[in-house]
Amino acid sequence: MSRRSKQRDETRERIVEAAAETFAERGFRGASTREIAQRARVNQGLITYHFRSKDDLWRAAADRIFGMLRTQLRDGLRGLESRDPRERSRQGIRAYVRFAAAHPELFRLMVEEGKSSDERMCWLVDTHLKALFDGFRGFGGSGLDPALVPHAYYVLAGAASLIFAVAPECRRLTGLDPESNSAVERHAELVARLLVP
Amino acid sequence: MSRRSKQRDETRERIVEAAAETFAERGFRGASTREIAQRARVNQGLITYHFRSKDDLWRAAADRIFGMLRTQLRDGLRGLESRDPRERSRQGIRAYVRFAAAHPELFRLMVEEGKSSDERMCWLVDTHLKALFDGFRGFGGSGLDPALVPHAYYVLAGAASLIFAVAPECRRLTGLDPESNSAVERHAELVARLLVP
DNA sequence: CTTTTGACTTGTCAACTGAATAAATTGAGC
DNA sequence: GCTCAATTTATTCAGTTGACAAGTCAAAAG
Repeated sequence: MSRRSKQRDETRERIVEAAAETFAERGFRGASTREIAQRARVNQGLITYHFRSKDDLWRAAADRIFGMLRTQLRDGLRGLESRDPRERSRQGIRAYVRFAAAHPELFRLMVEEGKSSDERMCWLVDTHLKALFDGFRGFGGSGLDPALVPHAYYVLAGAASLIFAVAPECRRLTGLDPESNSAVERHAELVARLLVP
Repeated sequence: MSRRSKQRDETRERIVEAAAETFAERGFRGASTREIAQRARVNQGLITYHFRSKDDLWRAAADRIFGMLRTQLRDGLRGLESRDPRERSRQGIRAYVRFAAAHPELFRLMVEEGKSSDERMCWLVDTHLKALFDGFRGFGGSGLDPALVPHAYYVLAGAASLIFAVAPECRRLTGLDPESNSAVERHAELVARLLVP
């Protein structure tokens, strides 16, 4: 790859990363392309250059987050096929908690977009969430009352992620820094034990 | 109370209710006084008349939500002093889930404001959340490792509320309407059993 | 070495948004 | 019927919005 197109990809990546954070924090409407550009230390005009519109940029940002989630979940479950299925479930939950801690944008974006039923929400569900939900269904849903599967899914997502999504609030409210390594592991263990007793 | 000031209070109430919903959905920045006025079926000028500024209105909206939460939690726990403490905890959790279902604004607002550490978040923590957290500490925190109390608090909040906060998404993703009576009760039971085995 | 190409910058624009308020209107209560 | 609070209408004006056209510059191609 030429030096130029390497630079190009680095820039695009910086923009998408900044976009993911900003959209997650402020919502689609509340995020401005200018703020995204500033965070990415990039000129505002570049955004329209690389991504045709704010809408396209949003989709690229969502793709990025869910791509990372897929990767990390796959890695976290590698080589566990032979173990006790309950322990395997716990391991999956721990991997998910660790991801939620490292990337609070995922949860923020989900809440931000899941609230209203507009076009973006539909795209998100059809493009990324359906696959994720089906994965959960096959993963931990076996042996569970089918009527409880949706409930369990949202219980897990909420229990695992909220504390990291509102980290500033958590610090002020409880004095605990949820982003510290020990807190992440404590949280992972608690959620895993509660959901798979 | 005269007919006039009754009308006045009704109007104020309508505005605050619409404001709570709008702030919860769009965030402080993303919510416009125009949209709030439209939702409340009220003229935009009235907002500045009744509440001095957008900031004051936001605080009134937060007061409303947390006031309702306090009331409902108190009512949900009335007359249970003599029972088994574990069942009492479960009853409290069920009451909280029912509130989260009836008022998804609470969770949406918490996530919306907890993300960044600005003045509003501090006000929210100091004015409302500290009391709530202390209540939780005394309520379910007894017999729990003190280091786990913050984690348990956010696990409960997330597990109980997320499914209702993203109800549109849940409907499209799973086909389940989380706002139906049966779903609310199923969720309450699941969360209560998981957190207090 | 020159030309071309493509990443990036600058400047600008029209549309729209924001909160706030001043002036006009209404109608209940004295 | 007069008064004044509640409400509406109309307007202000500053700031922001996404988008884009024209220009810059350096790396690659020939």
